[in-house]
Amino acid sequence: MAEPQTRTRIQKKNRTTILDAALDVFSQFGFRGSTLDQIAKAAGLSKPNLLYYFPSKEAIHVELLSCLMDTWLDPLRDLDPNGEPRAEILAYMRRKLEMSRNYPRESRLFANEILQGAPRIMGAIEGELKDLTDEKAAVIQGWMDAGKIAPSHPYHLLFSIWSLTQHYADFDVQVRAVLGNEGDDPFPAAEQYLETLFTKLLTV
Amino acid sequence: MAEPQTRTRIQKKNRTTILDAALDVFSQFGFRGSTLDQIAKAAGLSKPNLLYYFPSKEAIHVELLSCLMDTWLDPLRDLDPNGEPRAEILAYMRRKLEMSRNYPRESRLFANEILQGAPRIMGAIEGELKDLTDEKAAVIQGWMDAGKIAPSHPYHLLFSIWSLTQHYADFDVQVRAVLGNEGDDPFPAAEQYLETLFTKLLTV
DNA sequence: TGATTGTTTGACCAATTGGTCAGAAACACG
DNA sequence: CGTGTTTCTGACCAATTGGTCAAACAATCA
Repeated sequence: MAEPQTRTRIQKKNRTTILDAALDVFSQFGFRGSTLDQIAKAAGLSKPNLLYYFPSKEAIHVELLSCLMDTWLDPLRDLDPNGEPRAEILAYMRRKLEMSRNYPRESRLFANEILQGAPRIMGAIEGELKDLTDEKAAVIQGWMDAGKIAPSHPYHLLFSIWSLTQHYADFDVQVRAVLGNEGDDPFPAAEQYLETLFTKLLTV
Repeated sequence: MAEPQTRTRIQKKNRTTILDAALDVFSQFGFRGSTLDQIAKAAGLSKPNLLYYFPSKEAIHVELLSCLMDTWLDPLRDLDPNGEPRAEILAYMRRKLEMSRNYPRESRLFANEILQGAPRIMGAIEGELKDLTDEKAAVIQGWMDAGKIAPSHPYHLLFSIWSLTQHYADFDVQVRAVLGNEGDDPFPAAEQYLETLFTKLLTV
């Protein structure tokens, strides 16, 4: 996207500081619900200083999203067509769940964007995301045709992995409220449950 | 909540018009991302006229959410402890999926609120929602203990129904983009896939 | 009909929004 | 040191925000 630029030490530090603060704010309030003042305050910088590093509010958001999309697709990229089918899919589910645990802000930023109709990211959805999904769905279809896993709908199988794992980041507040605030980490039980679920689904 | 009030014909009509328009806007942009002007325009009314029927922007939002919470929980309320366990759970999943299909705006409004930390709805989450979930989770646990369905985690089972079904409303844009815009309705295939998934999960 | 009540609006307000700009301050480097 | 560049800020701007209000308009009903 952005052509590589020579950046000073200060530039690098402040840009990452700003992006981190913006991730906090955007992931909670969405694009239109977030203000530059909020981001500036969260970053510990002045508002004009933000605009010294980024040309506009939208530029910050776009930068965040385009950085995100890459790492977002990594777990799926690592699905190995030559691996053992059921283990590969289970491992993919685990990687996605791990992302929900370790990067909940990124998950919420993404969810916010999709909820709003993906106005600033539709290109990547119809491009990178769709291409990769098509490719991996074909792999899974191949496994099903070969009788290595139980037949079902490859695309909806992927959707189910996305929704089930991202749920624990996006709806974290609800999950914890329902489970009761016993300080429990819901993730271990979630992983165990999802392992059972997908093992049963995939077993012929 | 609001005490019953005598309302004229015009009041009834305009209040529902406003709430419907507000649902459109809030469900897309979230609370802070939506403006009274947007809602007024969508409702075909002037901004001061909105504020003749509702005291504030927040009042509209709260009214929407409290109306929503009731119908939102209906599908789970109908889970019959005396029914055939597997059929009951499958029917619940189908009711939830039907809600995603018929009321996607409500689903997105809810998702937006939870994403933002549920600031205006936490009471209902920790109250009505948690109570009902506790009750039904106990029912499911009973079924598992009696060996009528395969043992797994009742709460995460409910979470999985929520996330899988709501995904088709909240991430509708992504689902359609990935499946390709062949004008297909993704719901029939989704229902079939989810039936398979839960049938396998619940079978002993 | 007229008087009362219910409905609608244009004009207005203070606060907040994203963004600009000239210059001050801090830094880099010969 | 000094000079040029990078970094930072206070003051400011036009546009938009949620909300008010008096007055105009419409509905109702005696």
